[in-house]
Amino acid sequence: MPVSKKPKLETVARRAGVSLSTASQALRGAGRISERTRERVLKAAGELHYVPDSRAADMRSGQNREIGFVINRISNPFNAEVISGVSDLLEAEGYLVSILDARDDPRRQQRHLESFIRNGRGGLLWVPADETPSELPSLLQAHGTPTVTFLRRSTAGAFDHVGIRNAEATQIATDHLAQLGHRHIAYLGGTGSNQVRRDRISGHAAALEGHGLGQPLVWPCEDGRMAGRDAMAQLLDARPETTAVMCNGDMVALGACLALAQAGLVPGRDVSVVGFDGIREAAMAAPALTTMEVSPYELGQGLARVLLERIRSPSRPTAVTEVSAKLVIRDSTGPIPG
Amino acid sequence: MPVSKKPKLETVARRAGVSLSTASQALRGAGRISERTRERVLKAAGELHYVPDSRAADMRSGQNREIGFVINRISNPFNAEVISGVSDLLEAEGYLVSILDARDDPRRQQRHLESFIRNGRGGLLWVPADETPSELPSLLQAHGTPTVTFLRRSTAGAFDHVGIRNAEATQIATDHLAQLGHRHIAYLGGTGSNQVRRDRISGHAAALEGHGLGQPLVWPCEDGRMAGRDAMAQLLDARPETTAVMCNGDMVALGACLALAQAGLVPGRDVSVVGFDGIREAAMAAPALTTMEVSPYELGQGLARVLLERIRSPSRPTAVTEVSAKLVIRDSTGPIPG
DNA sequence: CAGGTTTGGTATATCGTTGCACCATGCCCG
DNA sequence: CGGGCATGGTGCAACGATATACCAAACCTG
Repeated sequence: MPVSKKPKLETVARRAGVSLSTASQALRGAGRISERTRERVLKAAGELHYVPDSRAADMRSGQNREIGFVINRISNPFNAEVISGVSDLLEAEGYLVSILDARDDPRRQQRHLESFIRNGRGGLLWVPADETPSELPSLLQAHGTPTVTFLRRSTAGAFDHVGIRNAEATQIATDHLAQLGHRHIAYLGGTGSNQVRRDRISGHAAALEGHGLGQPLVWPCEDGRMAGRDAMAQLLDARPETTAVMCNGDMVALGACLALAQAGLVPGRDVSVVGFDGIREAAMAAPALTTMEVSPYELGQGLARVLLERIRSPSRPTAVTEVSAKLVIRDSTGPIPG
Repeated sequence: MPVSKKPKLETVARRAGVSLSTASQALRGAGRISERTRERVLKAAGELHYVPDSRAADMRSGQNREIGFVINRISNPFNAEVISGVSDLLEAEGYLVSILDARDDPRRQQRHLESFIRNGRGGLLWVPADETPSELPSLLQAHGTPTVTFLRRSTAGAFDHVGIRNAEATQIATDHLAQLGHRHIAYLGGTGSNQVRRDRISGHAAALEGHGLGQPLVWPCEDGRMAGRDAMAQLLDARPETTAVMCNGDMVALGACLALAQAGLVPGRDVSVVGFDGIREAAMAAPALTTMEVSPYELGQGLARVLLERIRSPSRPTAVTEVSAKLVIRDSTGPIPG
């Protein structure tokens, strides 16, 4: 394989017998260039496999149509669906979305964001890690990068934000369980003390209190099906009186259903399970999962729209968008047994 | 939020009272700068939240430490684990890995690769989509981008390649099933006619033939747990004599186990199931999955190493690395029932 | 103390584009 | 036929960094 040198605009221009400026304008369809010369330039560019170097172009024009999405964990199906929504919308507007997986590690997040700034991307979508040093937000601000935080808020007011009304959602869900007659409702999933989880637990607690059911029983676990399964198994063992669990996410809830099945119990009959997220698999699982649905794909599109608006009018005040989750009742919840 | 102007090297230099060149060298630790002035420069840079613009730097130096990973589908856990391996190794070497999800769509793939070239990345990892026009590989070649294809090969010899010995693997797995006494073994999963799947089916067929078991019964389905479950359910219905399935991936295999359980059958006792990939969940599932393990994380590291070598010596001949999958016997396979 | 070397720093060209000012034509029209 | 104005192009200075050649002063060294 010959190590071919990257063709540059100058090469194209020479081959077409025009000046640099003419070639540039012809390729971009800008300026006033006759149809005949434009075609000659396009032909030359095609023959040389010319692709403009956007680093140079962006540098000159001060533009950049590349968006970074720094996310906590791509293997999470919820996030994957959000990413689809984000990409579809932004790509339709001519942007490129590249994903940086921080894997919940603040140091990796730091590296990613710094590289991000270094490469002068056009915009940033960001799910801040739990322990984010406050130095990072100010770094982003100092560079004026159009930024929208997602799910977890960073410094208040610093950026646009798109999130979920977490407390409201878990309150509705727990209420649903209480109305079905459940008295022993546990909160399953999540670790650490991030804002999102705190809000969800507080909504859960509020609902419990509203029904005179005392303090919440919080049973933490990592996010994921297997972790949810194991945690649920332990919970069944430690607190056999439990007849319902409010889960921190659909994957945990699916894991919980798995644990129930393995214990010879039927989700929705013996023990009720509510998820959170509304991933596609929730609807297709057996039993189909009752969940607080936030429509991740559409949520991603909304997120993308907020970023576009920020890019288009950089100076307007930041806004917080919160979407409500919708209780979707399926087969994993039912009246208290007996 | 004040729209602050991005600080540039000149700002730093002025604040530190030195020239541009000095500031540049001080920040990079290059050239011969006294400790005292270096500290002054670093201090100025810190106060201004200065972050160098790598577009400009790369352009001048002809370097770029950003790697693109154009992948077929990030939601796949196998891919997620590969990405982890790739990122960990490359980040340790000072590169940034950004992921572009083509979602198995050739058009999206095309857009991603073109943006990739436009942005002059330092290297490319690429899982070519099934229907990749041959124009793309030559475009990449024309630009001399260090490229390694993964799993699916593009034009032979054009790029380094890292893949799996697919035929060998399915042959071993099917052999295992045949030796357990199974006579009716189906091949479950995959769609279309990509090279990987063809190889896997041909290895499967070879093993069947070796045991005098006739032609393969191929039952296609999308990749994913729910798709695997539904396909397996249909298969059970249409071909009740089936006692073993060789699956195109672990997720499909896990779905198949689900279908068996729902039909009141026990994987590994009534029907044997073999997966492919060796994702983490395979080991933790119940029953634990027998699978052809390729250790995705380590595979990703190997992939990254090949790319690094290509970047370091661009002119040496391209190489193909194929790793063998290892049969890991767990609980989802067992002797033929009765 | 002349001549060479080391030390610390600066001026300037350059990477590949785009934006803008400018310049030839040719053409219309009073 | 000369002034105004499209039309189609060109030339040059940016964008923000780095590499390289170069220079001034301080430091040996015989």
